[in-house]
Amino acid sequence: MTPKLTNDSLEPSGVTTGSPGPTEPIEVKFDAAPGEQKPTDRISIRDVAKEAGVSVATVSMVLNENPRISRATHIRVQRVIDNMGYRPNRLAQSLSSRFTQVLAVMLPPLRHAFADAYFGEILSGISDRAGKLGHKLLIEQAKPQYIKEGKHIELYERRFVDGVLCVGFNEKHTFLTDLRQYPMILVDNRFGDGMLDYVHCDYRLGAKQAMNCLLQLGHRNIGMIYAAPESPTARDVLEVYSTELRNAGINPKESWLADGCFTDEGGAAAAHLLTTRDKDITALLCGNDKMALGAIRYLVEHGHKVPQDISVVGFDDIQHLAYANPSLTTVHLPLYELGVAACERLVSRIRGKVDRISDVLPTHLVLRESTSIVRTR
Amino acid sequence: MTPKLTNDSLEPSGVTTGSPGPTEPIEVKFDAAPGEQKPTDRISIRDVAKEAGVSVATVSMVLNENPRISRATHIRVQRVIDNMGYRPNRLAQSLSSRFTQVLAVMLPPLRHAFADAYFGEILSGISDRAGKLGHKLLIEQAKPQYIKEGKHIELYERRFVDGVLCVGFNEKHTFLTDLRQYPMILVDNRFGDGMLDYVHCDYRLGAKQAMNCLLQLGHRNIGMIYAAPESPTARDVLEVYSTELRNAGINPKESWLADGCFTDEGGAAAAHLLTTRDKDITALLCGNDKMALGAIRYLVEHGHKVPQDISVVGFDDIQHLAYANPSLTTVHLPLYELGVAACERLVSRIRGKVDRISDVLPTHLVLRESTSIVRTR
DNA sequence: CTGAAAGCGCTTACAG
DNA sequence: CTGAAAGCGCTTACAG
Repeated sequence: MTPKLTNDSLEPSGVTTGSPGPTEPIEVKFDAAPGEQKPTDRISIRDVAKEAGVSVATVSMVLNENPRISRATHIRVQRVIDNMGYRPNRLAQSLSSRFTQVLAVMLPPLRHAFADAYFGEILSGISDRAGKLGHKLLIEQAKPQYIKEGKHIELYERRFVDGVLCVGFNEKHTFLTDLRQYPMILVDNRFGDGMLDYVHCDYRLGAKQAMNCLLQLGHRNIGMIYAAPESPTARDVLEVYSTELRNAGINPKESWLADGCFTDEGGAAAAHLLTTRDKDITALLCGNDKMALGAIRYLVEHGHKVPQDISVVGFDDIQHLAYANPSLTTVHLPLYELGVAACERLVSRIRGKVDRISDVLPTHLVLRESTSIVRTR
Repeated sequence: MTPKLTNDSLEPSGVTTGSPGPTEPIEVKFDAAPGEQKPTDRISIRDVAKEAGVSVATVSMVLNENPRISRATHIRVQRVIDNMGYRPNRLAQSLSSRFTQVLAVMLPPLRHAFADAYFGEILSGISDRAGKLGHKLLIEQAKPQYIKEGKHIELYERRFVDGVLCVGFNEKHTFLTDLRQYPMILVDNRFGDGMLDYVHCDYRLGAKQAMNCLLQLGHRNIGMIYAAPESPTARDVLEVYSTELRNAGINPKESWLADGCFTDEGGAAAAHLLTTRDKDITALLCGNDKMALGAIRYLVEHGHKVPQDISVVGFDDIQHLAYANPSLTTVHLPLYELGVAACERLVSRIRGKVDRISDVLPTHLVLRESTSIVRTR
């Protein structure tokens, strides 16, 4: 835990002065630093104005590509800007303007939120699009203490960000309604009585695609490993699951349902529960890939062949799971595109271009090895 | 791909005005919003000063807990601050002061950088500590275009951040030397001729622990799946691997080495190469857990029992891999603690308290099921 | 111990 | 089309 200080061989000229306690911050100068940036004080807009022989207002307008500036002036000033290597101080820009050009991604307080394939894929889309739109991204985790201290509100009130993307929350996270008066968007869920913007995957469509696949393969006794029934999109899947069974003339049993908590271990436990409670189950629909993998692991380790004895379908289409054995048939969620869309729409909202966001992105089924025609007794 | 706009049943009072193209930004007002925050203009330090009957300088000093303010005044002003719900505008604070109180985490341009267990664990530590130190975290990905445009330098020059934590880079990423004059720290690597601060895990110790384990179990023909030999810490492992073999009187063969690219598939391919090239190999040391898992997958699928035929040791101790079958013996890297330490040290550096950072954190071996005593012919 | 004033580096009406 | 000036909301010497 405690950092062990070492001066290993890479250290060239033992520049280790003992830290003399709190002192004045010191500008550390490196002796041998060829090609160093101009060590002069930072260039301000005033310096550029002087050099270009115009007012600071003009430089500002060139910077912001204000069309009121003549083409000739624009080019001339821009050249000076480039030559001087001037970079506007964005604190001053944001203080003067309405915008910070920063967004926050709010993650739930899960231990491994940053190492999660689902969040990661969404974050990837958000990050790429934010970059293209000229926005920076702050990452925040909604820990209890954080919420208690009102840090989520400070994000706006203290002008850290223009908007927040909320990933991985459901209606139980009531603190999110604190943000309803600010630009924010729920990513891959919906709730809040129409007061909160959202973008999510079409879980109903996905569930339909998965059930359609299993029913076509002749399965009738289909179990379901769900999770987080407090989440509207999770309920979508449950509902479609029941509806599709009924449409096929099958009466869904209570004993076909088990909660897998969205985790690998939960999926394994649920598979155990379902298969011991009801020996007739020939297929499992799982609310996400992690639970599907856990279920497969359990099944294989306990003498059920997948897919010969039991077919398994997941949800998410997490990367690197195609390599699992058997590889997983799953509903592909367009998570990257979801991140892109959420970011895009949130920025539009910030710029005042839309009132209310409620987008739904289509899914598709990826057929791999974990499903097959129903076993014959 | 294209967002399909839907107005589903959650939408209450069809507030869907067609977006009329670019217009003036509009403050969207919600009709029914009980318990809404005071819709008055944001409170500034001046308002607080007036209300408390002191100068803005005094309020500022109370805010910053300047000891020059008397206890009585402090308490009185603080009460006014609390009552009014005043939150200082941090853009103004940062513009006036030397600091932004923001750090950036720089990630390499890998497709799944945000969904990576290794990065995620480090990020978790960084994030937690940054929060405690009152710093926000920006996430940046060093894509080629990003570097070309000098965005990494802008991070400082435009005053986005006070410092940058660089995770997952090696000496081939030469753009990092552009940052040597600013507060930055390499996380889990070291390079740059002693000009760059760093904190990394003790890969030499880890390699020693792994080799010690395998040698004690009687293994002599030990293969190694390495990756990124351009990385000094990766070379540490390779060196110790050779040294330990020699110390045990074994002459390491060239054919015992294969590059696994740090990926699952790479690990599988490397295992294939090694086991077909040299049938005598009884153990594999892998540069990370992903490659170890790939190797195990390959071995199991091709008739080698793990650990009975071949023992496998990984590096990282990624979460949820304890559930693999067989579970993985691996060198635990204190990645969370590494993130914490890096963040802590970087902030000290920013505050001018240290000159040069070069910390190394100890590892330990976690013995699980993928290793056993050497097979007898 | 506290206040008045300058300044951080921009943008935005307002003139012309 | 461009400039002078006010202002964004803080902090920091400088006085007293």
